[in-house]
Amino acid sequence: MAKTQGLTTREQNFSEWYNELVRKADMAEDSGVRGCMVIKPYGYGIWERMQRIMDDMFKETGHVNAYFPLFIPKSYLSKEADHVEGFAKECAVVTHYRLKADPNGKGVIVDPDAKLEEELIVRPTSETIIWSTYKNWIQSYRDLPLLINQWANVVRWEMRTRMFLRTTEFLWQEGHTAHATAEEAVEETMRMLEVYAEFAENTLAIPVIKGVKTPNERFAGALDTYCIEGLMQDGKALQCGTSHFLGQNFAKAFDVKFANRENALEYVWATSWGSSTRLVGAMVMTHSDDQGLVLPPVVAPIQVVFVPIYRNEEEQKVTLDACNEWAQKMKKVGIRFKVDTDDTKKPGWKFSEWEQKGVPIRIAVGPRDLANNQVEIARRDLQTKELWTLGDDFVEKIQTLLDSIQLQMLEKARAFRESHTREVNSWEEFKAAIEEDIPGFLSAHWDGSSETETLIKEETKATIRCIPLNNPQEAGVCVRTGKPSTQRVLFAKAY
RNA sequence: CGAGGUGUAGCGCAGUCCGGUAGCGCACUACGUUCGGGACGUAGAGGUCGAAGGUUCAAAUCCUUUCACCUCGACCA
Repeated sequence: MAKTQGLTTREQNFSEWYNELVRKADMAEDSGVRGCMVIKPYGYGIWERMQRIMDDMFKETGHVNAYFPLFIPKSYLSKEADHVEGFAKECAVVTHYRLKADPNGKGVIVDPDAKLEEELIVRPTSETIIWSTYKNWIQSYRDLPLLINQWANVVRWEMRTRMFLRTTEFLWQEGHTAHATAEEAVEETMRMLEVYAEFAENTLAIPVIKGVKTPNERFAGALDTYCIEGLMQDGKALQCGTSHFLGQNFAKAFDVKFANRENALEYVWATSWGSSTRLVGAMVMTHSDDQGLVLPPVVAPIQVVFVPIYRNEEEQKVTLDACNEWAQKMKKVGIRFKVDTDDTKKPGWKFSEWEQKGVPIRIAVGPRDLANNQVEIARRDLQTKELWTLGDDFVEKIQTLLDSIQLQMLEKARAFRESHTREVNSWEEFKAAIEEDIPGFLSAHWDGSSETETLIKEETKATIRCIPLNNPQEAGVCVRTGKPSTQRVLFAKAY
């Protein structure tokens, strides 16, 4: 793309805008390997921040990390009927274990003599391999609850891919827990949904709606799927995390029983929950502007960048010394900073570069400033600049500003979502709203049937994103069929 | 799998209709002037034009085949 298209109403332009941002911020690039991307150091740094914070939240809620195999024997996957049906269409399969030189002299070929007895599936998710392991780990109620998380890569052979939002291979975490009672498992499901919601809002500054999926959108093999849904700047919804109550489906499929206090054998109750590098995409699409990324300070790998301005060696030394002096003070309070000492780039270049990378605060330090004992503070989110006097409270003020940027970004995104969420009461209204440039969330009555949901999807591409938690009950008629309805649900076009 | 489109220097592209031996911008190298919002000048380096075959005195350009990638759709916790 020759120039930045900016936020436009057309889907294709938004898509180009998004790709351009990711590329210019130096986060990731297409690897050339079918639907897979290379996550570059800057993009990975953002993911690492997310990992660290989320992992702490998992630990605080009693979970531990473990690691299970990448390969899943085909037979494991077929043990839970709904699960295999849901994932069968998108699995990469390992059929051979050896290559050999091409007899025609053209590189290598798959050795036909090295066919696997049983094919291995590259995990699209790990329920099956984990439950086949849990069978050996669980005998008694004393072994429960089992609260395990793993950080891993998974592969889903989707037909259409997008950087971060849907890549063939992606990084994620998946939690898999086993419990003695249904109540406990449901409680865990809701606890982790809450963890995701807190993470999205407090760390990524993405306001989300917590809700439950309809049977149509439910995870393959789950009794209930809960989710957090965010709204992107083009008015499409994005699922930012899911938490599933799996009932006893996997326990039964993998024969995982425990002896209760009365010494009776029972199947265990399960949950699973996951979130992925898709969150990086969600953050980009929620906050960025035409100048590039806008990172919430909590996730930004660099929170403050110092740009020294100078014309000669003497000025270079003076401004760099000043930058380093204040940077060291910031280090003491844990602010993540960078002093841009690159002598081959001019200040104007650096300003643009760090804007594209979304660094929340830029501090420009030139001889003119130092003469006045001040520096120029530029906020990435609002694109404003002001002069601050240097003093004992300077670092403290920067920390306060970072906190305030974090909050304001969340509020700005929330205001956007509120202004793009509305109630619709007739089918004409619904169709008109969903066709708008920035459609957003539509709150509408639905008769509760899968058939109606499918019909609406076929006619408008809108799906039910979720039934919000604590949804107010209200008598009404289905927006599509006119049949009686007890509550409104949230519709949107989705990624 | 359907519909469009693109493959020419590291990146972005022109040249293809009408055949004549490859060009522009950015980036890169050197030197100088610059340096508070993506600097400028001069000089320089870099390409078997996606691949294979054919037509021709001559092919990036015409013909045939093929491969790859992109966008949209179908698909998608």
